[in-house]
Amino acid sequence: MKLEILTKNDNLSVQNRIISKIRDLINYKNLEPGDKLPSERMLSEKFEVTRSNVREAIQKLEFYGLLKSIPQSGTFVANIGVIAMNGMIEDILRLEDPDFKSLVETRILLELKTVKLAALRRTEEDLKHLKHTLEAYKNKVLNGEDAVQEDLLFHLAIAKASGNSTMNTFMLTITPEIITNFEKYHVCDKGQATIGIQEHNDIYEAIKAQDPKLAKAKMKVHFKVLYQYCYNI
Amino acid sequence: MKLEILTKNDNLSVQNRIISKIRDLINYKNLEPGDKLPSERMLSEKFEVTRSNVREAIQKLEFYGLLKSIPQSGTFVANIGVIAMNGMIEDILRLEDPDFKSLVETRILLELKTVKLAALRRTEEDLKHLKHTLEAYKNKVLNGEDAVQEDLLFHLAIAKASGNSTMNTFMLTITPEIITNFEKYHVCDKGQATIGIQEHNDIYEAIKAQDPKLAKAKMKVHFKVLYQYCYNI
DNA sequence: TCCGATAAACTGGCTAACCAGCTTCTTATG
DNA sequence: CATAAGAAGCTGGTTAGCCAGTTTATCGGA
Repeated sequence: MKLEILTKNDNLSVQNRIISKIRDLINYKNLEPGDKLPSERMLSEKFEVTRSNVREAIQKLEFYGLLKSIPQSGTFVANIGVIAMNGMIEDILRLEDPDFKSLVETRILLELKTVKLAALRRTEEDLKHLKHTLEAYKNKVLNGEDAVQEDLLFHLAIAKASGNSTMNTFMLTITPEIITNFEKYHVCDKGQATIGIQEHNDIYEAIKAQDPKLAKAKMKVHFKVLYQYCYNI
Repeated sequence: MKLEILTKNDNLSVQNRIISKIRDLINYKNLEPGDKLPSERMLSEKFEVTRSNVREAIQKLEFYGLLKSIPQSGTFVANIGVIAMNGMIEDILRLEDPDFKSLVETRILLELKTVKLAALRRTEEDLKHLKHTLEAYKNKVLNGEDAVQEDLLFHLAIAKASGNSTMNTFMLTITPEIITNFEKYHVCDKGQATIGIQEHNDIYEAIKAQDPKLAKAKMKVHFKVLYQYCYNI
């Protein structure tokens, strides 16, 4: 296990080293937006790493929109200037793994918005989906079973109904980590679950009634425990 | 160009088809958290696709926390139950590319929070970094040059100072797309840039004074144009 | 029958070779 | 000398095969 972590860190540090070398290269050669980077083969030779490593690093920078690979042609500097390039690479290199508190804090922020947008924009189909996930949650809780997953699926349904694809994606990104941490730290216990049914119902009704303010208020009530976890501990 | 897009869509649809097949497999075989998936080779044979395609699909599901690959051992179902698994895969399959409006809407939401948190939590080092990016922006604008990048670097510096790693990551994710779209649609023109200096200054001073409410208010002023773009068009 | 040891098979990850298509240089023709 | 045609060489992407480590099966001793 320890070895696995070591190699993982090792890989990550290799990747970051390559990224910083690419940055240096861009600076040194004064590459401007649209200019072509040296080929992957040359970079791997120059940096004395495998081509796979170079590709990984390039793909990471491509994910953040800094580079653009075009098949059978080359890798190009994206349409953002040198300063932004340097600043963003600096940030990417310093990126930490998100801590749980920051996850929860972000989730609360996102959901207080998605629930408002959902109330404004929900279609009949959204409503049907919400109802469905709500019922699944109810049934699980009333059977005395653990319902963390159904809980979060309801919240994901809200995000979908918000009609904002970016927030929907972000919610999808953080949900798995939220689930595993909830189960690890036992943030939700059984007592809260039965209360949760009523709270979910209130949120659902507010969205159905297309009342954004009420929906947000009800969501705030629902997040009371989370608030405490986030700001009192 | 058209061909490239076609193959890209094709690849994506292949990947999604594999993902839905993996979901079916998990359901059919009643795989529970911790259970092992069939090997990549078997899956590629069974689905009649290349192993690369299978690996890509698995890596995507791993990104969303649904699977976990362990070297020389196998790919395992993550510690979330069947229901959440199904719901999330459904969502992932339906994920659309984010539209610009949803990006801006999300950015506004995030930044109104990060600026408050930055006012509360900023260290002296954060302040120094903010000042630095602020000066870079000023100089560029006063020289009559385009300063979209420096603008956003200032905002990224705020995200960093917020001390919330998740929000910082999200800001990093959407910034490149924001930049390219700004330049494409000419959301910011030169006239606003000079006003922007004062607005940036106000935000900086509020963060320096550790006044979260003022900081948020000043950010709102700064986003006035963006608001209009987001809600009036 | 049980248990430990050893080997064979299988795992995800990685590498080197190959592919189709774009670029660039050469060359032949007007 | 200009230009167009063609060939040679790069390009990122893909794939079959190899690797080290894990897992499972087999077998022998008690």
